[in-house]
Amino acid sequence: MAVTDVADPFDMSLAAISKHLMILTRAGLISQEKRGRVKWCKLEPDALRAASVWMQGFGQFEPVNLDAFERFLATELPQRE
Amino acid sequence: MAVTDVADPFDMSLAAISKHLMILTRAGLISQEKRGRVKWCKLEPDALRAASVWMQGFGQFEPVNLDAFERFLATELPQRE
DNA sequence: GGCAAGATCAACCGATCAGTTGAATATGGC
DNA sequence: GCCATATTCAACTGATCGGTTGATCTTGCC
Repeated sequence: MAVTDVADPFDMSLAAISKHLMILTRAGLISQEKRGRVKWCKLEPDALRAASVWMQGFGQFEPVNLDAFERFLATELPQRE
Repeated sequence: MAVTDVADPFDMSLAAISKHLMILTRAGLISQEKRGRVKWCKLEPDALRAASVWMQGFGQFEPVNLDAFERFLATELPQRE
């Protein structure tokens, strides 16, 4: 999805969208690849996995069984390319 | 844990801590109970569960199988009072 | 080659944040 | 009853946020 495509549904300037995409890229939530004059943006589906795992452990005295959790994720969640 | 206990490790004013705890309470992450002049704060361990589930679904085309995920949580994570 | 499209840059501005301070209130200990 | 403790309140301040605008640069189309 190009930057202008991302911007299209929003009622705000292209410069503001560009700023947000820069932040999302730095955070690792999306990645950007320039081809010609167009910058293509791609979601990074696994970007929030670590945060999700951490949140599972929130308030627990024993840490989450991470191995079991990862196995669960591998079997229950569809694989993506 | 009392408000002053929470504040103790931090190098900032009690008023600032009080503000933060108010926000955390409004967000549902902790709950507060006043007994006498002391306000007791308690973590709400399940507060981030919904967010964690949502994050698991981040970037997936098919939504997370929530029933399976909940069953996983029930068996793998220790129950707390 | 000129013009348009795609995108970012730099400067700006109003709003909000995140802390402090001193005052105030409520409660408990002696 | 006085003093201390626990906690919040209100006002304030500097920093940061989140947008805009106009300029600028790069690339592509005709």
